[in-house]
Amino acid sequence: MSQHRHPGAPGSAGAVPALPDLPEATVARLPEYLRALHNLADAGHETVSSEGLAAAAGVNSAKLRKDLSHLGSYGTRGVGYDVALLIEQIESVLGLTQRRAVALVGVGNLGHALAGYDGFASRGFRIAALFDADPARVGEEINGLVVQHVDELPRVAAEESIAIGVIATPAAAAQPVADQLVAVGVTSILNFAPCVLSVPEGVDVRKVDLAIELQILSFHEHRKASLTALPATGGSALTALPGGLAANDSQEAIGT
Amino acid sequence: MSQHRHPGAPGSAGAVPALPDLPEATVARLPEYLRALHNLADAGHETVSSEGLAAAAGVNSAKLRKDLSHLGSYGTRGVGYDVALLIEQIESVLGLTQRRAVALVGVGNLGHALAGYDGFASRGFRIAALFDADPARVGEEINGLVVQHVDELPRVAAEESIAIGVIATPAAAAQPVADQLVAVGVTSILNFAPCVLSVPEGVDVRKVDLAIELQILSFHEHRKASLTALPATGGSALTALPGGLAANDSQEAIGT
DNA sequence: CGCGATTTGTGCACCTCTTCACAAGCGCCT
DNA sequence: AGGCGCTTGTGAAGAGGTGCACAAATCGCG
Ligand SMILES: NC(=O)c1ccc[n+]([C@@H]2O[C@H](COP(=O)([O-])OP(=O)(O)OC[C@H]3O[C@@H](n4cnc5c(N)ncnc54)[C@H](O)[C@@H]3O)[C@@H](O)[C@H]2O)c1
Ligand SMILES: NC(=O)c1ccc[n+]([C@@H]2O[C@H](COP(=O)([O-])OP(=O)(O)OC[C@H]3O[C@@H](n4cnc5c(N)ncnc54)[C@H](O)[C@@H]3O)[C@@H](O)[C@H]2O)c1
Repeated sequence: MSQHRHPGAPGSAGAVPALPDLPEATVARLPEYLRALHNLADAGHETVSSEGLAAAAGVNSAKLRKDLSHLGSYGTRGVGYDVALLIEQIESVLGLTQRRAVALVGVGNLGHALAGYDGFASRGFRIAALFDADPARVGEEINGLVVQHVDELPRVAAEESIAIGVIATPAAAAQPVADQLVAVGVTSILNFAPCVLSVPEGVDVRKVDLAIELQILSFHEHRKASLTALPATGGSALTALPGGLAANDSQEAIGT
Repeated sequence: MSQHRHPGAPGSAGAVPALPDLPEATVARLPEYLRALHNLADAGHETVSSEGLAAAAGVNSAKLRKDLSHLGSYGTRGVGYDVALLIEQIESVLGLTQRRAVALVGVGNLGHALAGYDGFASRGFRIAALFDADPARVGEEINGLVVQHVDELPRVAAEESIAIGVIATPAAAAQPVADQLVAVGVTSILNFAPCVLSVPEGVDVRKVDLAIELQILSFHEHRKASLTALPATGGSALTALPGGLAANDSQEAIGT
């Protein structure tokens, strides 16, 4: 992704707000910690140990401690972390203290599901507008929002100060839509269309591609099948690994 | 994940399955290459250079070459890669030569969209069954498939030899559903519910969490805002960045 | 037949991320 | 007060991934 500039160089006066500048891998895990913390809070826990939180988030406890240490965390040795405080800290770092406005472009099959998803609202976002290019869809109301024509984007973007654009159009339309989003000042895009978007520097794009996820699973499925099918043939010196292999943290993966 | 071990280079027999044992990061990129290759093939290209394919897939060309070299690729120096051959190779490695059967559990808001998604079929998968626990939903027909009660899972799994399970139920139901899937022999799960699944060793779980993606974008949005706010120099110009323009890599990022 | 243009495959250095192991800090109990 | 068990925070080692730079291989052409 983008190259991060180090603040150190220029005479940056007094360091006031203290930009965290977290490792990318850590940033990707913070939302997971946050979700786990909310669950713990709902369950009445006031504090939690790194071990406990790590288990709830499905990661290694040492990794979790290091992640939290990066944001100058406030844990107490011998006790653990204050759940409420930690939630506050992480939300602050992730910029969730303000409820960011999200625009969804492409209200088809998938777009409908996204528009009706309450996980947006409950986790710090507000779907501010729905757009589609199909006149037949314009005017339709979903979850209290009316689908507008994509030509309205410039006007609405200004009114609602859209922070994030979500693309759920067919692949062929994704690049033009991305260009339109960028043109109205959107600097963060979540893309569900199976294609590579090219955007100017300073704009972040994240992609979700179902088929890719399935194909990765397919690879592992394939590998598992080969392993059980032909145990060590010939002089493969290595152990035959009877049952399972690897002992590891399943879950998640990659991401990291 | 996992510990792989393999003799590696020499003496790899002849025309045998020959387990690839690829780096996980490479596996995660192969589907992207595959998609780009299909586009190129449709456009009539017979060969493609690493540079060209890398651009189409949004990655660095050296990385792409290294990835392909891992699967003992058949490129021709001075020419490039044969598109059709490479497609065949990658599909073989990913185990896409057989059309794997996918079971979708939870036919609600999101499940409906997934059930109607043709990206499954066109990329090597077959939705073999739909399940839900709500009696009101059982019997509904979507895209030629009838929603069955989740209790039918054992029978159907045996009949259709389900390879991959997709969970699109509320978070509270995800773990029980995962357990049921594992119980009937499914060893690969794609989870859309925002929760950590615990599964026995040997079962792969991949997770897709929309809110997490948005929160990661939010972090970068937050950081970008702080950066432009601080640098007192001149106006709020976001252009005229230091360093060269760099053309990009953008896209994707992180780990995937 | 040899030469130059082109492109692959990879050694290497660098960087990020992960994980272990342990000292330091904290609260509690005696 | 002092000791004890528990937990954090982190140094250091290792594993894995990335990208440069270049030698080797191949094609086309004169
Ligand atoms: N349906 C799924 O489960 C699913 C899963 C993963 C990825 N996707 C991807 O998400 C995207 C949308 O999938 P879908 O099933 O909803 O498709 P869809 O055809 O049902 O919906 C696409 C919508 O985008 C609108 N659209 C087309 N061009 C537009 C433009 N230029 N501006 C604004 N809107 C435009 C169309 O009018 C339509 O309403 C596709 O790229 C698909 O590959 C879908
Ligand atoms: N809708 C979205 O856009 C979206 C996006 C990202 C993630 N998600 C997640 O996907 C999941 C599904 O979301 P949704 O909006 O479709 O919810 P939904 O409530 O519309 O659908 C859930 C479905 O699962 C069924 N179900 C419940 N328990 C079940 C069980 N034990 N076995 C089988 N089926 C069961 C319900 O009957 C219902 O039909 C949720 O976890 C949600 O957080 C949804």
